[in-house]
Amino acid sequence: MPPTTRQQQRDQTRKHLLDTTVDCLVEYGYAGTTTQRIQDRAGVSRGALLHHFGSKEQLFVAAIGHIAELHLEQIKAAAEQMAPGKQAVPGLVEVLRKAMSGPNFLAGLELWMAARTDPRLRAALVPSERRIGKELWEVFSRSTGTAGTGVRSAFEALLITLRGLALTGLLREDDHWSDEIIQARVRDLMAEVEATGTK
Amino acid sequence: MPPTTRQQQRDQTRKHLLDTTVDCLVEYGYAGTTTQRIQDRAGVSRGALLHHFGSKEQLFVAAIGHIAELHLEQIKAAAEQMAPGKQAVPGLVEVLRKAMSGPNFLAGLELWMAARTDPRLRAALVPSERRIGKELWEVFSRSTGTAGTGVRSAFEALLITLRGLALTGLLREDDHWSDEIIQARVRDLMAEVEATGTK
DNA sequence: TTTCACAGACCGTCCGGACTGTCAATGTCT
DNA sequence: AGACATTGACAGTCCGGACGGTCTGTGAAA
Repeated sequence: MPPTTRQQQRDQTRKHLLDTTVDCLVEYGYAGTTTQRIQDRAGVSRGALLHHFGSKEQLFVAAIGHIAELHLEQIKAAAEQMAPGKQAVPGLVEVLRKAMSGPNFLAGLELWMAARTDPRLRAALVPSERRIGKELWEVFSRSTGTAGTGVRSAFEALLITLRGLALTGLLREDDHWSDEIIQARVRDLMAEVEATGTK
Repeated sequence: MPPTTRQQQRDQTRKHLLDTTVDCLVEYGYAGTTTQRIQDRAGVSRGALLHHFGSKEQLFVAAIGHIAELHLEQIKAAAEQMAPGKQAVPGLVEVLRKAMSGPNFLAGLELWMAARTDPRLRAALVPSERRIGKELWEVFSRSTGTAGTGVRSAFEALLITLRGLALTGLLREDDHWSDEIIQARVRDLMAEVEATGTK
């Protein structure tokens, strides 16, 4: 049964278009993600797509926000279910690792690369990424009950390692170093958390 | 004075096209790098480009090899000028860091992302990257005189960190954590090298 | 009746690749 | 050594197709 009210219909179509955009970015990459592919795959007319997003650029800008929302939602939901304290570190790392290797992150990566040479995408992506970085740190800081610069540095090192790992994993599947490398970052992180003491 | 022999002419034009392709990848990104942009920028006719590279794909495949060559050349040249031994670690890291943040690496990154969803590019890029990884380790191993798995793991962690750092640096310029994070990897590396002993 | 979410035809532009033409370097034969 | 045929490095036009965006039509919700 289709939705009855206009608002429902509007919201549903909009969300469906954004989800489809993410799917296309994952499957075809940025260069291969055309508005026609998106509308066909979404089962929506050309008029519908351009009714919601006046241009391809606006669609991508909206997709950036959409992806950021999903990303934070996923991580926060998982982090809230964990018992707070220092022993939460390995679990939090695992949550981040999972979030930063799934399709959402992949779509974000495509837009990230595209934003390097596209000023409008960049203008939308930079503040979004800044917000994500800030909120991730807040989640980690709150869950572990720590706040020192040493912990912060180790946390940033983890994020950067996860990004590098995601990049490496795009073309390799048999990377037997990744587990070991992440464990090293977990050890660093726990040592710093330990040294910082309870907040 | 233009080159006289055909071989010289051929080699020169070919190299010029590959260099221009790298320039375009850096400036316009993969999606914005069209054959027309390349030919215009290279000051070469359409016929010339398709005479050397029968299709856009062949051009990119050749560019992958070209970039890998430049990358290894740059690193090896710098590594050879350093005094071998354990104290070479910080210098080697600096060499890698510089190589993995310059325009060559940027162009490679564009192709890397594109290869994720393009089987032919992937088929060309995967072995090329494997070779680079192998040769980089050989350079490091030879320069420091070490060969243990502990050192190898720390070295891989460094490479992955540098990739993550390059990715992060695309949209941020004021990343004040990067120096500190790299220093941490240098410390890990030197500790492992120290523990391994002379080869 | 009005509004609005959506449908779908249409247009100008640009892209990748095919094609034919041109001219200098090169091999060959005397 | 000189004449001549051949090769090959490039020039530049052309074409089918796809892309992003505009515009008008339509039917159900308000």
